[in-house]
Amino acid sequence: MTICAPLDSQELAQLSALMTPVELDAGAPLFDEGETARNVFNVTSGTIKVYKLLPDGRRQVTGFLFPGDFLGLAKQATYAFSAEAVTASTVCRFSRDKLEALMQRLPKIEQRLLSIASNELVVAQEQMLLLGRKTAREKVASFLLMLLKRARQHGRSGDTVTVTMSRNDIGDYLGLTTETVSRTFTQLKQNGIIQLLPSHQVRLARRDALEEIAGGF
Amino acid sequence: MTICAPLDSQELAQLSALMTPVELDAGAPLFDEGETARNVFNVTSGTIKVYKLLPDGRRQVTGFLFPGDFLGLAKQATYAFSAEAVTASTVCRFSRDKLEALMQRLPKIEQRLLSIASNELVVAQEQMLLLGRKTAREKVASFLLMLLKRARQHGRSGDTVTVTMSRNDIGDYLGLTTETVSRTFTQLKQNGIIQLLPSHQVRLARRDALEEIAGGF
DNA sequence: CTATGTCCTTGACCTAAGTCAAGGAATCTG
DNA sequence: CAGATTCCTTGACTTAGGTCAAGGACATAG
Repeated sequence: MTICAPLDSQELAQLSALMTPVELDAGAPLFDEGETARNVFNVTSGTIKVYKLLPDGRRQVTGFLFPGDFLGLAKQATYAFSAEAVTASTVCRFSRDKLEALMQRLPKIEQRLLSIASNELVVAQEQMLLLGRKTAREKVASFLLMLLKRARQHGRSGDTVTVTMSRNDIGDYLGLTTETVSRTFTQLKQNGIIQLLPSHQVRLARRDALEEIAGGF
Repeated sequence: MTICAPLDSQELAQLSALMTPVELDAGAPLFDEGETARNVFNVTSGTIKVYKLLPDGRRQVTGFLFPGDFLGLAKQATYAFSAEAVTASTVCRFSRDKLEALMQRLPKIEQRLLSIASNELVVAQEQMLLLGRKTAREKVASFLLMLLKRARQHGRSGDTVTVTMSRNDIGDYLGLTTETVSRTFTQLKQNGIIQLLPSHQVRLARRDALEEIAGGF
């Protein structure tokens, strides 16, 4: 998807020859930090989380990936983080060797990857601001707005998002505990800013208030 | 420097034709977040900090840049962060337009930039782990080891680093207050793990202990 | 070399978020 | 569709780090 955007049909054919579709159950690992980085992946359905661990098990989720997102594009010998399916998902697997060979012939792909990486860096810096300087309420508001933005990018409209990940995963993404995430959801609900609906749906009833709380995004 | 590594002398000449050296006093701003991103910079001496602000003035320093480092390479119309000299510094300025034109002709530069961006992403993820999940003590230990690693990269040996930035800047980098940073330095000193020497020098007397505290780097 | 500002340190106290614990609501599984 | 997990919520209490305040140590400038 995203990687393919600037290619013509013949180039696309060359690229798809390298792809292998992979089906993942919820909770299935894609790869672990430190493993030799043989593949690059493109998410086609579901939600993937990427995370790093400290020796004692503390976890930082550095991102949630949705259809169209890339992972594993580091120019390193080993993966810098672990990746695991949050929900049942499908991804396209590319061999890194073959992709790099193809990149020699199709510099557009390289340009596209640079563009993706630059964008990820911008997102990473916003996440550092969130982790280092925002309160729990501000973090959760920012998170919900991020989900809404992603839902919009995927053509969904309306003011409702599907929170596919657990409170624990959200906590590990925002630098909070499960309990604090839960309490903050409850508090936002009691303030009439969000509504908690069945099957992981959250309605952002007062998006203006969320934007205000999130602090300028 | 880093960008030039893979170029031959003729290519280097083309690149240096685009460079303008800029001298900065301590505290001088390089650019502000949101400004149109006309230039890319390469640090040649001194220390630069890059940061993001919340509307109420809370600050997150997303990185410190040392000689050889790049900044502003985002593929966006505006800078995603502000940049300011910590100490008196010199940087090389490149016009983005001209650099992009040159990149069309010298794909090696693009490859190099992708490699730099990928590496920055890895560093950013480590910083997220630090900000979201490490204690004050672990954060400060990680910070000192980062400075040591950078000093090593610049050919300095020994177990002493120069802390060119203020306690306040360090706090804004680690998601802590000035006071907590100061107390943590004092505590590490009292434990015999570091020594605070004159003129911003810190001796990492027990590097093994710092590595242990930092949590596996 | 003395004054003046900035930075650093330390102390006393406070609070946001973490921890521990226990019920309750979903959601899988046979 | 009962039983078993797993996940979510809430309450009571603790604590790491923040806040406020005040000296002290460096710098830089006159």
